[in-house]
Amino acid sequence: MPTDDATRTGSAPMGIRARNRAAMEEEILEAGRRHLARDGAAALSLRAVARDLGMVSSALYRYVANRDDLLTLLIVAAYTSLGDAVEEAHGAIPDDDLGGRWDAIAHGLRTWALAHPHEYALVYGSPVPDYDAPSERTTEPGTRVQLLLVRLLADATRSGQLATGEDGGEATDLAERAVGTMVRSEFFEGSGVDARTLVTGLAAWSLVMGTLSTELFEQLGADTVTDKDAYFASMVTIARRLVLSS
Amino acid sequence: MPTDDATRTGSAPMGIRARNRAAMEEEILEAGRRHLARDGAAALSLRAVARDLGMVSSALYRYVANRDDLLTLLIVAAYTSLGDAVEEAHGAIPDDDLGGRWDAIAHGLRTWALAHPHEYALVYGSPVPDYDAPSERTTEPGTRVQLLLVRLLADATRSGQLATGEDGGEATDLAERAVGTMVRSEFFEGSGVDARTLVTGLAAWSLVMGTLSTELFEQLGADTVTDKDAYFASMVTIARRLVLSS
DNA sequence: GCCCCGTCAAGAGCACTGCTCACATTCGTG
DNA sequence: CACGAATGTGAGCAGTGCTCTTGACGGGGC
Repeated sequence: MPTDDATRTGSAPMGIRARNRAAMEEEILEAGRRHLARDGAAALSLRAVARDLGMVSSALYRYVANRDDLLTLLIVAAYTSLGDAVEEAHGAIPDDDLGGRWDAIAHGLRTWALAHPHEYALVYGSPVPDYDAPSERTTEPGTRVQLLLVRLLADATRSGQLATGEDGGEATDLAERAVGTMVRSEFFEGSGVDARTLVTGLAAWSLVMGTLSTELFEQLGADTVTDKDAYFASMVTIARRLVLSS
Repeated sequence: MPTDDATRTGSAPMGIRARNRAAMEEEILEAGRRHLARDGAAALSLRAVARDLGMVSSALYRYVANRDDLLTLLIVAAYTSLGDAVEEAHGAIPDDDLGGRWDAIAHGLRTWALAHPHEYALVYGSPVPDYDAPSERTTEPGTRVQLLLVRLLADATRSGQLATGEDGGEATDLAERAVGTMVRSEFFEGSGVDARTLVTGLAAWSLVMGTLSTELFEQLGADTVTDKDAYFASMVTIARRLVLSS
C-alpha cells in the first residue's frame, strides 16, 4: 500500500514518458503557473504540481532541480509575459507621441498586473524567503520594461520634450551622487540622458509602481478609492508630467 | 522517547507559568519578531517560536489561536512600531515647516524600514498567501502615518503652501472621480483638502513607497544606484515638490 | 538480434510544518 | 484546604521539500 503521492486516484492513462522532455517542461511550467495564480509564490508546492500532472513528486526532479529552480522558471516566464504585453501596448503608439508611449507603458503594466496578480507579486513584491533569484537568468528578461523607459527618456531628451525642472543645482548634485555612475555606463552610451533626467524618470516609474503595488496588495482600504481606473490614470498623468513637457 | 518538540535539551527550570499571561504574550511576540527578522513572514513557524520559548508547540495554542493570529499580532506590532517611529521624527519638526515635516515623515519611514525590513515587507509587501488581515484589528494602527500625511495636506491647504498645478480641468475631473467620495467623508471634514490635492498627496506618497519597496526588495539591480541615501533623498525632494510650493 | 546503459517513474523514508486532542500537572481562588 | 480553571505535555494526522533505491523501458552499438 503506497504511502506517498500515489494516493491520486486514476487517470494519466498511457505513456507519460511518450511525451518528450520539452513538452514535459512546458507542461510543468503551465501547471506551476496555475498553482501560482491560485495560491501565490510562497505556497507553491512541488508535490501539488506533480499531482496535477499525474505523476509522483520525485519524478518532477528529473525536470526541475528543486523548488527554487521551478520558481526561477516561473519568474522568467512572468517577466517574459509582462515584457511581451507592455512592448505590444507600447508598439501600437507612434514613435513621436512620447506622452502616449508613457501612458501605454504604464497602463500596459497595470493591465498585465491585474490579469496576473500573483506573477506581479512574484517579480515586484516582497522576495520569497530563502530564495535568491539567479541574476544571470532573471536580469535580462526583467529589464525589458525599464529599457522602454530609458528609450523614452532618451527620445525626450533628443527632441527637447523634457519637463522643465525649475529647481537649482542642489537637486542636480543629489541626482549626480545617486545615479552618476549609472548614467555614464555603456548602457546609456550616447543616449544624452543626464543624471537629473534619469532620476526624474525613475521617480515617475516609482510613482507608478508604488500606486500599482498599493492597489494590488490591497493597502488602499476598502472604500477609499471609488474608481480605481480613474485613480491610476491620475497617477500616470502626474508621473508623466514629471518627465514630459508635452 | 519523545518524537515531537521535546528534543530541546534543558532549561526552563522553574515556574514557566509563574510569569503571567500578559508577560507570556509579550514573550511570544518578541520571539515571533525575532523569527520574522530572520526568516520572513511566509516562513514563520509556530513550532520554531515555541521551541525558542522552551515549550512544546501545542502549548503555544493556549495563547495564540493559530498561525494567522500570530501573524496578525505581528502586523499590529509592526504598525505600532512604525507609527511610533514616524510620529517621533515628525514631532521634532516645527508645525509651520511643512517641507521639513514631509521630509521627516519620508525619511522616518525609510529609517524604520531599513531597520525592520521583514516587518516592512509584512505590512507593505505582497500579502501572505491564505492570510486575510482582519481589518478591525489592523486598519486603525495601519493608518497612523497616512493620518500625518493628511494633516500635512490640510495645513498646506490652509496656509496656501500647496504647489500650483498648471493643468486644466481634465485632471481635476479625474481626481474627483477617483477620490471624490473619500475627500467628502467625515475623515476629511473641514480640512479644506480637495480631491485634486488629495490625489497629488497620494501620488507623492506612492512615489516614496515605490522607491522604498524597490530598494528593500532589491529590484534596483546590483550596481545601478551608487548612493542609496542620495537616491532616496532625490525621490523625497521630487515628491515634496509635487505637493508643496515651499 | 541481443545486450547494455541511459532515461524515467515509483515509492519509501527523513525532517519539517500546522493543528487537535487526551492527559497530566499546577496554580490561584473560593 | 480543596477543587476547578489554567497551563504544559506528548502523541498523532496530514501535509511539505527533498533524497535514495529500485525497477521498467527503449534506443544505439556490437
